[in-house]
Amino acid sequence: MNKTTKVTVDAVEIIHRRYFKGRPERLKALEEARADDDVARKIFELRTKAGLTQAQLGKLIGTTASVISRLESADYEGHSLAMLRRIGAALNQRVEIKFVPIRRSA
Amino acid sequence: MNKTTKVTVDAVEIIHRRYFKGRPERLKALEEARADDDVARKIFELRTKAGLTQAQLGKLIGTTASVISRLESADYEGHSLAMLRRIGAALNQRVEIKFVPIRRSA
DNA sequence: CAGTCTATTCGCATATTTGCGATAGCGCAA
DNA sequence: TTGCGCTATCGCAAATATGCGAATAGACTG
Repeated sequence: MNKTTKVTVDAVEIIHRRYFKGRPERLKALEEARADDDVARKIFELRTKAGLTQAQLGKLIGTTASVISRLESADYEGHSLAMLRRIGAALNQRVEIKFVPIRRSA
Repeated sequence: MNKTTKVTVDAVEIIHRRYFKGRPERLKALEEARADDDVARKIFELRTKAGLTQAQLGKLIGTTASVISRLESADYEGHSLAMLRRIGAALNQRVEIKFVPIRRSA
């Protein structure tokens, strides 16, 4: 491993220690942000793989491009199942929800 | 197979032919209703398996029993990802969203 | 029987999402 | 450069979810 990689890893470690160690509420916020980002990215992928623009997908589900853009924004937290299903229906996808256990400790 | 079973099967067949055959918009409504029912049941199972009453789960996520009851109602369509995550967080579950392709025709 | 626990439903205030036009930025091709 | 397509962001109205107390009903127990 070269020096650059080493430095980067250390930086991540330092940041982690400084902001997250022993502060579960920060970790929780991070996880939620990641989850939102995840949904946003899934919508983006579904749309682009279908070869559609935001305006086109918007039209398909009866709304506008700005709405799609908002849904694909990584820091948008307001996703509803209804909206996910509308998008899924337009792109022939079923929306599956699963609760999966989180293992305690680490 | 006994007579009762036979009759029931026939009835289902008749109903299906009468209301759904060749009417995709009805099938669609049915699928959506099923999906909502599914989420409602998942919440119910998660809660009961954790041995909690609606009031207890409500308290855990900072709301009341009536709200939980509404979420567990089969014909409620207003689920948000935010609420599902709150419930998941209280019960140590991560909420996973997946778009899965629907195969055409049948 | 009364009393308790649980769940459901109603009504309404508050909070949040959605709808949508307007605007701006960016990349690209003419 | 100009024009065009695509995306991001803003602002506000409208629609919808949430918060929560009250009333109701059923099951169960004393």
